[in-house]
Amino acid sequence: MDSFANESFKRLDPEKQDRILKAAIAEFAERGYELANTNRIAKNANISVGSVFHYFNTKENLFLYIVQYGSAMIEEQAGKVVDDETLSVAQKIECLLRLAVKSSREEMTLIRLYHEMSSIGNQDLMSKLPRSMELFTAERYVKMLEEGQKKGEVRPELDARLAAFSMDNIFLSLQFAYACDYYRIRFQLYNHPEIDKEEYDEKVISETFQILKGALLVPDMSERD
Amino acid sequence: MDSFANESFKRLDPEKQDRILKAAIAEFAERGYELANTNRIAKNANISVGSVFHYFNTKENLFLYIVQYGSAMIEEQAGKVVDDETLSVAQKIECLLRLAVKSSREEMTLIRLYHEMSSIGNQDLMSKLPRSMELFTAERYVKMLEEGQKKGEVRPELDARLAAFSMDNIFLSLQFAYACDYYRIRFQLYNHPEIDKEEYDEKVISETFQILKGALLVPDMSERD
Amino acid sequence: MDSFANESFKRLDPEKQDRILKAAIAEFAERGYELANTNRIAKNANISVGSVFHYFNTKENLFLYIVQYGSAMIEEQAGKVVDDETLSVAQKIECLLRLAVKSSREEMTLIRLYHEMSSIGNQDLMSKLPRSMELFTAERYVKMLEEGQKKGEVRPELDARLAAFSMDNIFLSLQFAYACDYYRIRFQLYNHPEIDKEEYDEKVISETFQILKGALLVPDMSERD
Amino acid sequence: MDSFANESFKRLDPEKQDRILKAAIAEFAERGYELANTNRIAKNANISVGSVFHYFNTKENLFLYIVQYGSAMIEEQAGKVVDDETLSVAQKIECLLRLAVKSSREEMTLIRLYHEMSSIGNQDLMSKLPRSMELFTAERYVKMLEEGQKKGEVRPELDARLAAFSMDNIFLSLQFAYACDYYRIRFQLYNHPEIDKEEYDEKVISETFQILKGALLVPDMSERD
DNA sequence: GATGAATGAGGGTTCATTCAT
DNA sequence: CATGAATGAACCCTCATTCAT
Repeated sequence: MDSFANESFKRLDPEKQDRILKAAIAEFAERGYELANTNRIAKNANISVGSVFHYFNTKENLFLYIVQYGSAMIEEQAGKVVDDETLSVAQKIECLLRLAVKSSREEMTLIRLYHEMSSIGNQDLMSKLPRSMELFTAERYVKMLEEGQKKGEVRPELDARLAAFSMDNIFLSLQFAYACDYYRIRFQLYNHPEIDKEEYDEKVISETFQILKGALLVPDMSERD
Repeated sequence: MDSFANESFKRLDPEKQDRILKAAIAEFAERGYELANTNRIAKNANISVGSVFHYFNTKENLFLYIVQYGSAMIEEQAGKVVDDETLSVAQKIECLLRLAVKSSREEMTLIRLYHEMSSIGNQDLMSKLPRSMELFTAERYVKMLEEGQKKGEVRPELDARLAAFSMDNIFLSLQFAYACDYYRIRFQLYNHPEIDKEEYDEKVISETFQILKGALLVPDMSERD
Repeated sequence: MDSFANESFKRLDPEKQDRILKAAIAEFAERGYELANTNRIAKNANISVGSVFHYFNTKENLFLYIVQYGSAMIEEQAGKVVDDETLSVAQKIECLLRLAVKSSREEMTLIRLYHEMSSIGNQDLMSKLPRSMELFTAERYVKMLEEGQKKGEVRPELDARLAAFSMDNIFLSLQFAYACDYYRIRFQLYNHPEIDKEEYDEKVISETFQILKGALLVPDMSERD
Repeated sequence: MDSFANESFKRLDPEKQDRILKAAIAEFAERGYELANTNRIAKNANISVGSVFHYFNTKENLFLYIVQYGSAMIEEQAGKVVDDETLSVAQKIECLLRLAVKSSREEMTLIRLYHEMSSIGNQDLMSKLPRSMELFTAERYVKMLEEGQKKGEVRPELDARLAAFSMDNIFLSLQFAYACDYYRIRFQLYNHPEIDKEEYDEKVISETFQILKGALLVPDMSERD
């Protein structure tokens, strides 16, 4: 599973583990995989290069470790929302949207990492990443929609798998729009220039929620904008 | 504007220009920006490295030139669809979807290039890219929806800018799902395993179309699945 | 003299000493001095690196210790042959030849070690090696030939020292031909390809014996091939 | 064949080629393969590291190239002696001996290189070396002895192949004794301490010649020491 | 004494860019 | 203009050795 770090790393003082991961995340998120410098990571983590390679063996492993670590953190939160049985599908979607925006703001570097991982230069890196976490999330989204269809909340004519895929695409695009420079600029191309920064997150969430409701849910007679 | 190539490049025999661009596109698309090798590009284009740097000055410029060249090609086609006054918004969206899938299949390397450009390692590259082309497309999408709202085709309660953004996100995600390894695998996480390859493109298009119709258009009374 | 290992090593449980020496011999013989890895030696000997350096202080010392240990083992056997007063010089030479081949087969790693020690990269290592053992052997060979000359067995016109040197060269070359990859291949360049493997050792011994007899001994009237 | 250097190296100004080879030979001969430093070679050859790797691709190739280059130079001279039809076998052997000593003095670094190549750490290097040159020499030695047997110069009862092998071993050991530190010291173990340096080469040659004559040739009735 | 985590200097190799021809 | 040989800074990773426990 996560055999990217060795046992001695896991036995480390959590504060030290954190220092190392933070330094690595910062470096990879700021410069991308190829331009990230292991010596600099070590220096910023206040450990020796030797130790970095003792713990992770290769730069590649270090990268895969933090990507996995980061996506686990984010997907875990999404899982909680999806599994919450007290929420309607509409409420879950709204929570997920809110989570996407929030995580982009708070864990920006992790989102950037996720994007970096998908970058073309690292094709073979990618093939080494266990997709179990993503598969798990994908299946949960699909199940959420299927059960929503049974309950009459989700449009029955949709293919749950492809619908879940589109929904996830919206979430992911939103995260990139907040966390990655390129997508941020692209986002601004679509923004009302006059909009006030503070309240804009809320606006983005509510508008995207409208889009997703229309896309996925059966029209709610009791609801009016 | 496109001052990435010098005059002598533009005066070149078109066949030679093409050879150079093809070699550069292939290299950047296959290996990503950092791992792409200018010497190899020159060799594959059957010219000298000296000439490459004579035409483009830097690796960065060469990359920006082909990205711009590539996106122009793709956005031009999208523009034609949006500007076609004989089509309803629904028809335009379907055409754009079809175009996204088709371009992903036919111009895979250009899509990959576009993705690579957004990769984190190239932050400052990105800031040098003129976004005029994308801005133009964004504005066209917005206008399409606004006019659709006036005509009663598009849901009036939507913010046209954010709706256009979501729509474009769906298009872009679909293109990446076809062209980029990482997104392809992610896509497969959502696929019906039993689905037949041949007919699947059509299925993806029609299902995504359903999603976008629900998301963007006012329900059509005459339509039933 | 052999101050390469400290007292605590010598006080060690012989089984543990052996484990350490075996691991070191295997590592140095397989990879050569520079590529040998002290951490791996420790791991294979089931002790800590710290202990290795506690016992031997440096990698160099460890190497010198095992080289000395190994050559002592081999030269000891040669000494017994030379000192055996019941044998004629011819018989001694044949025994020494047989011993060279046998030790190459049985103590291949020690022979390799000996060769590695002579490798150029370790010039200053070499100067630290006490040559007492080799000197002792050299003197014994010389004395054997000198006494053979007195008894009329060895060609009287030979310089005993240079003759002993040539004889030793033949022995050493034979050992390398059996134990070291490079010399093995070189040996094969001279082999009859059709020769049967099993009986070949015997053939090598008898032929080389003929050579050495001709080189060193006075023709024996009673002997005919 | 000698594809260790690329075409552009071969097209180089001979003076420059020589400078590079000399620098490489000196470095490898002085420190051995593992400890040799490509940056230092470049500096001493007054070229850039980049050029070294342009010409030879890897440190390994550079090493193999100079080893081949060196052994070709030495074996070429040996070939001339063996092929000289005006000489008797005895004369050829004496010339070869003289050549061994002379080449050891004049091309000491090449001999050291040859020894380094056979060092254990470079097993896989070794397997990449074409042995054609050595095979050629081996076959010439064998043929020399076989023809000597037909002419009645060489002892008829000897196996020509194994005899040639022993002869070559004597030559090689002698070269190492002159060129390689370890073997030089071993050689001194056998030396008359009182011997005068100047005339000693001659003494070594004549004594070793006696040994080889006895080993290989039929006793010459007209010859007396 | 024993442990093994930590250190950090050092080296092979790459590649964008230059410039003499 | 075109060439392509030359440059050299930069980076991942190794491993002998140390030392706190």
